[in-house]
Amino acid sequence: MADADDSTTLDPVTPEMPATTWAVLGILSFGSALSGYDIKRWAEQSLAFFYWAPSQSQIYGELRRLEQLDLAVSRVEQTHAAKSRRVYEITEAGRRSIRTWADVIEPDPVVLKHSHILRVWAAHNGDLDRLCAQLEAYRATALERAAAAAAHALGAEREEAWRFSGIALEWSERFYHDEAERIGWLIGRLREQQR
Amino acid sequence: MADADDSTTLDPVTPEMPATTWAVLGILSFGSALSGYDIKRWAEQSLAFFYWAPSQSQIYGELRRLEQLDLAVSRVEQTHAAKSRRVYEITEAGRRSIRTWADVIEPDPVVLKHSHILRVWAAHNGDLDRLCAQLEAYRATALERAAAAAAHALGAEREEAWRFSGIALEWSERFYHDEAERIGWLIGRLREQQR
DNA sequence: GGGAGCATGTAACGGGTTACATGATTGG
DNA sequence: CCAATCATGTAACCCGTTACATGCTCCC
Repeated sequence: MADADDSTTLDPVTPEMPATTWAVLGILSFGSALSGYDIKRWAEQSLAFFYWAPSQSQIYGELRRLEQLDLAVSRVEQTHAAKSRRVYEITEAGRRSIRTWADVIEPDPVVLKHSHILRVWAAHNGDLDRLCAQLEAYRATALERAAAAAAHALGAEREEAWRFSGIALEWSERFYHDEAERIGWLIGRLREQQR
Repeated sequence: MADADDSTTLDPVTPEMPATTWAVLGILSFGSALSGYDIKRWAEQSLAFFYWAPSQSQIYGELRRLEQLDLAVSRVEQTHAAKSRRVYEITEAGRRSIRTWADVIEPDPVVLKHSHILRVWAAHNGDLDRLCAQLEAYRATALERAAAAAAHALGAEREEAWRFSGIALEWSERFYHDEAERIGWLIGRLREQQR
């Protein structure tokens, strides 16, 4: 509100926080009031494809942190007679912070820990057939993930607010699809060594 | 030695260890006697492309752990008058353990933490042009990594012992090449949203 | 002489996980 | 009524990092 739509209005006092915290704030930045439980599920259906899925217990901690920094506010919703849940919403300060994050904070280096390629790298210690079978199984899961990402992407693109998260999911679909193809190539490459 | 070449001779008492420890043992499994310092550089030139590069300080800890478990032995090499270095070698027990690891221990789930896609996912909070510029820069580094992996792969494939690690590096080259292409696609996709 | 690389470690910290504890609601 | 799911948290633990400390050797 109050004349703030200039993109140079970047918050000068955005705290240094781990990417995890930004990710949780990012989920809130879509606008809904969400409980820790909701956030966990959102994370599993989008973040998990290209980032990671935080554990339940951590999310509650992050939410408390965000509230302490005034980047989010919470209130208790009475859902039933003897049952309640605490929902969180992003604040104006939170919006300013996340804009600073998006525009001026350097992205962390991309982390890839590919345990299957680690296995290939050390394949002289084990049995090649067993390794290829493991790779084949992994290839199948990659294809499943591609399909899951595609399904979620369709859901996201329907709503204007989820446009970009939909694009991230399209990227994920391509990623897992390419991954499956690369594993196919790898299996062929290993078999040709075997002869 | 002594009649052990049957692949069913799997060590029944292989300890549960984090993948990092296996990776260090894996480096030793190539046969050379190496110092912590050597291992760090090996890791940077191969492991780092598809797994990760452990910090200096951690490697020394892992080596001590391996020696305590009798999976490796160390001796002090006198390199100069007043200078020495401790080199580690894999033991027979270490070979048995790593074979068990390679063949029967389930690979950890693949970890991907893609900070740039996280940015895309939350792009409604920031400036699209800035984001595309960041992506373009990342695309360039991906291409550089592809080239670096290719160079190391060439070096590895010359020696018989490094055959599989060479294949892992070929995989890495493809990975970073595909990654660059996907980022190219992504930039196009974002630009088309912009209009 | 001085800087880059070789070489080995310690201490403190923190991010993130698993396991555990608790209890209400919903649906078969 | 029992299992699954909703819902929120605490405690312990450990992997891995950064920062720091130390000192040698090689080469310009």
